[in-house]
Amino acid sequence: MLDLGALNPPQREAVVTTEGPLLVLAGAGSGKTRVIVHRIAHMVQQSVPASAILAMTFTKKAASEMRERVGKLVSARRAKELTVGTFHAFGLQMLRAEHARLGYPRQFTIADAGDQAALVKRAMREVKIDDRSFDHRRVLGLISLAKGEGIGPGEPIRREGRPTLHGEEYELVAEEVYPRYERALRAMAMVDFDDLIGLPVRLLRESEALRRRYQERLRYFLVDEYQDTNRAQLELLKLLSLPRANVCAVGDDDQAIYGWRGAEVENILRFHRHFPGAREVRLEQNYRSFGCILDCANAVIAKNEDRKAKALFSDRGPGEKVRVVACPDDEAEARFVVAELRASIASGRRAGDHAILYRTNLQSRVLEEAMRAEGVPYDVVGGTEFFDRREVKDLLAYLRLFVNGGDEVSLLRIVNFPSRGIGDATMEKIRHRATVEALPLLAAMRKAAAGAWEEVRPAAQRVGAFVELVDRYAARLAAGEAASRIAHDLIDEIDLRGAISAQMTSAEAAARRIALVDETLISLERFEVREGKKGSLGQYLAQLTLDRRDDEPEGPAGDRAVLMTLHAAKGLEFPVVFLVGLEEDLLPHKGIQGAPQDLAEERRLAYVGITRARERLYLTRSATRLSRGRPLPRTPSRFLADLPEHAFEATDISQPTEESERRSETFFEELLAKLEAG
DNA sequence: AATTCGTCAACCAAC
DNA sequence: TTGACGAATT
Repeated sequence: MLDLGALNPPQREAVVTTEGPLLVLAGAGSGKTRVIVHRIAHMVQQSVPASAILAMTFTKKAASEMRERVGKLVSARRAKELTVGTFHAFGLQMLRAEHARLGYPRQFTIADAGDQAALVKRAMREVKIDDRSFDHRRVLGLISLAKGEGIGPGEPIRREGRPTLHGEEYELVAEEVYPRYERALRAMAMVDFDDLIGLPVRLLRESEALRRRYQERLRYFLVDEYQDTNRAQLELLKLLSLPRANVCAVGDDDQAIYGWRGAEVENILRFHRHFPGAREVRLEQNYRSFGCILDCANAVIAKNEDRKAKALFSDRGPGEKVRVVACPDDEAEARFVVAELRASIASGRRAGDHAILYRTNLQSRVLEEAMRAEGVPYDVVGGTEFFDRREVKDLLAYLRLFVNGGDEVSLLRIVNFPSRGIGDATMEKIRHRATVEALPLLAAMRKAAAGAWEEVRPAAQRVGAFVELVDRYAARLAAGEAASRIAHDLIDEIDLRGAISAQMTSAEAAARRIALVDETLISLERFEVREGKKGSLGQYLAQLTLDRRDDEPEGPAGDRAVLMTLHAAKGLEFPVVFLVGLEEDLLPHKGIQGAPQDLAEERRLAYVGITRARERLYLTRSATRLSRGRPLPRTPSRFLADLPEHAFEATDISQPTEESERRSETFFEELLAKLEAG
């Protein structure tokens, strides 16, 4: 039942102010989710139909948690009627319903990061841009930023009043590449992440009837993590919600950590400009962390300018001091963390009470090794994820091709895997013919198989066999057969397991890779069971592309410590947190050459990390770190110097140990040996 | 034409 | 430590 008396005054105000625009500035650990959940429940109780409420969250996991918690306050049946999800998921749903207006086929697919990279690379080659002097990732980044700001292909990318991101040459290159990239997407019946927001914006802008239809259904809006929304997302929100303006934005400018992705803190700082007459509520009481942790957090963030000043306070008492630890090298750092973690578990905490946070994914490896060596159960969130593994991607590429025959990236990926004698030279010839005759690649292959072109005739039979295979499976899929069965048969027919073992040098490696394929099958089967009849393979693939976090294969859900990046830790909390690698150039991270680093954002990142801890916090660093095989001396992070004396205790175990001595000795011996040999 | 081998550079965060 | 690419090999 709903008890508003249990809330503090600002929280209550945020809950009961249901009409008109409202900005909730929610400091870390200030009971934000609780407020959101109560607010929705309260509205439903005030007889707002649940189906008229749209809540946007940052991740799918946050969405399901929100729905569940609302369900406990009202009824599960009511909670089901809510629309809760990410901006991208909402956009996808809208595109599914309205694809015809845009001239897209029903079976369009979403380009993942790999597809995007492939398309950008190809486009760069087309305009003869040397991909050694220009990094395709940066080019793609610029295109994505432009899309997020509503800049179309063919328009100048140059952003007014803002520094160039990687230098002007990059912007010129991106301007060249953008239209070609866009054309390639359309030709393949694909949309990218930014299109999931941008295309709905276009649709709503262009059709008043459509706008009215959505506005009749959706009348109340709630956006979580508002500080990380970009211009296109704001535009979508405005198109849906104005002029009614029943918009509640919840966020914290101090936790804005996605500037590099185009998120605009201005959205939160200028909320009242977009939604005139907005009220503002500040939640500053922290219910999460003990005083020392909070004091450290406040001290670190206080050095940022241009913030909506908040001072978090807690009545939980000072608690333990934050422990600042210096280690000799990254391996020792990992060993220290794992040793403390084990001691903590021995003293009664569960493994799942602990989180290890780091700035970059590469830092996870040493930590993982140490965890495994000591037998501590753990999960890694993000990073090189399961679905990014090559074997998994190969299998998924087949499935994607069956769903969308236009998906050339997938086609090229698997056309010769397992090896079937259709190499680059053959494909290049067919590609050329396809371009000349303006045919989709698969259609061109069909024609090549029929012997239409002299130069591909030697491979015609093999090409024919491949096309036949694709057609046969695509037909089965179209006929409504279960995707998992199709995948199963496919794996047998092409002997995927055999092909994988043939590639691997050791039997264990092969077994590991084959297990990945089996897990993919299981994941697909799970999806089919969960979604029943309405779950199509297309949806499964879309969901994977959109948010792969909560569908990873995992053991019996359970009690495991968790390793993740600071970005992935947003919104979470743990009794014990280890924040590792507090060193200059790592946290704060040194920007890539040419890209000015955003020190304020790095500071916010540190702040996010610190405020994840409830009871105990470790801040560790190493004096030396292995970088591409050799030890690199490190200096302590400037953020450590900001911590208030009373709130932490420092330990320095960075004197070289026997182990590290031995390691650097062998390193130099090997180096010497190599030099002598060479 | 396909596969394998060896060299070289990269490596920040993710819907 | 991985990956992408070009040269050498079958």
